[in-house]
Amino acid sequence: MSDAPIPTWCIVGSKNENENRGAIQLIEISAAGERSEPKSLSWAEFTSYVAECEREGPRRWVWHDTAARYSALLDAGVRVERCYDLRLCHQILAASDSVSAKTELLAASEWLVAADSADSTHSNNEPTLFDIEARPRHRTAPATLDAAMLEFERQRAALATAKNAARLSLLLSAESAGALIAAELTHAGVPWDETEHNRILTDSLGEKPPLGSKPERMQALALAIREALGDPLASVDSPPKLLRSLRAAGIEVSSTSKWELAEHEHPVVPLLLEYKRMARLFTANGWAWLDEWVHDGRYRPVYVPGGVVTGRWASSGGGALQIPRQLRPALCADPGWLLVSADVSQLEPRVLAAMSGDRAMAAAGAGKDLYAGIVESGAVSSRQDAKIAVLGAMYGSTTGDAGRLVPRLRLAFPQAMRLVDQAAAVGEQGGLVSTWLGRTSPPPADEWLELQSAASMPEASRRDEEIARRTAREFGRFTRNFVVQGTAAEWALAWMAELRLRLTQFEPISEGQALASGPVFSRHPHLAFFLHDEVIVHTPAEHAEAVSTAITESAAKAGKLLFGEAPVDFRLDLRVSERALKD
DNA sequence: TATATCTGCGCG
DNA sequence: AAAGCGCGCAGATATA
Repeated sequence: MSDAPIPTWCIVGSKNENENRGAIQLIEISAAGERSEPKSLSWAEFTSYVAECEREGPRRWVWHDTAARYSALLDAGVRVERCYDLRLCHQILAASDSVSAKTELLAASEWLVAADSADSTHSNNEPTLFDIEARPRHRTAPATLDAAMLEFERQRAALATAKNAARLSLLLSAESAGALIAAELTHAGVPWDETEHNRILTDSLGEKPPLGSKPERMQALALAIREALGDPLASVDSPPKLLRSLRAAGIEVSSTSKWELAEHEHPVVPLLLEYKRMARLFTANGWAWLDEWVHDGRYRPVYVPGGVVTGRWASSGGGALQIPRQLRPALCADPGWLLVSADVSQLEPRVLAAMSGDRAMAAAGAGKDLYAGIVESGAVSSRQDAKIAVLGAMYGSTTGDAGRLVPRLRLAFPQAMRLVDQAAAVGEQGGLVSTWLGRTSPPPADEWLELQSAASMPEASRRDEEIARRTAREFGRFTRNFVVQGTAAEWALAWMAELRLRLTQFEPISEGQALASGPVFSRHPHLAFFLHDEVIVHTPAEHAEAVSTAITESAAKAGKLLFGEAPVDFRLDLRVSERALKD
């Protein structure tokens, strides 16, 4: 065994069609393409086999769905270094407009469906009356080794026909690494100080109310609001009813949103704003959230890698990507451990500078705040204007301050602006655009295309034309932003993937200092939180310094991996602390 | 009665 | 300000 070449790929399937955690079958493929005989293993044999293989050297575990497969391995205390996620890679390859031969891939769309979603333990499968037409059951791919093998071959064949195969292959690796990271993030959890969270809630809302009722402070405020409106029956929680009460009280608003309310001078306004602030905290991240999502000092959100069309991660349950800044102090290292947080300053404009090869824009961000650099270049006169202009350029703003400022950016940074302007032009025509590594945007919906062609008919009305132009511009703004947001997501994946590998190389700390919870990360620095352009590493205090260095070096490495020697500097804002306080 | 859609607001 | 991108979630309301 020790002299045998380490396989490059290890295809993993279940013995039974619909079962993910029972007996396993696998086949190994060497770098030269030689295949082993299939092995059959019990689940327990499989976990120790994986652990043994990982000690031996790197190989890529190929499986249907990392979320299902790897979280089970982690629960068994086993980590892997690399994988290839057939579902996520299918998604990318099937959508790619640079893959020329993918008929078979498109026919195998069952690989887009998560392995868990057809879980037979979720046995409430009986179709309801409306199910038949309204919701065709999505079949997931069969879990067998044969099926995985066939899909893997389809994907390799498709990749081989891609114009940008090298980059696309990098994207498939990065996406798969992201899937591993997401599973590990959930496994490790975010160290969460429930006492601090409780304190924040109590400070802001008062004592925890009995189940089913609102905090007294909110009730009192609601009363004061009804009084100020002179409407004892006014509802504070129902927007339509509140709107009627506001208008009856002479406040001319068209919605009850806080930014519109803030424009009016009326005694009720500050009360309402305060109520809304409290209601938001109470319903979104109150005691109920704490009960549901935090256990044993760990908040375990569920991340969904590749869940956003652009390639960003989404989250499902727990609201990992929407934790309010107000609660950041509850994110707190365990005793003897520290948090190292890093966020990238102005990631998206820097990515734009790199991918467009705009040296002026790269220079504006070199070694400093990019917005300050843009001011220094003379394009605009204040940091605030620079920010509005840059965001406006990436989002496609045409009115207001942004509308005035973006043209100045177009003069100062023509290459960067040409890239986003062209992406927008393609989208307005209904075309496809791709990120730097080759993730392709989805085509416009059929209704969009119908709208456009209807508007070009001679009998089209003015109104038809207007609607068509508006939706065309909307789609253009989407494709404009897609290339930048999507490439930034790729950079972030590369950053985290590199960092993850570096973190595994730290010497484990001694048993005595280990964390009580979780076997896999109890003695190593590990990623604890991710939010588009920000990571938080939970680390034994003695490694904090070296972790900071690893984060910085990983950022530089990600830049090189994607953009080679492009002179773009990805600046980090780094902080080492016990609590992840922000600002 | 259960699901779909809308509103408002949190995050980048 | 929300003009201008991408999300998720809770609660209220609309719909089958």
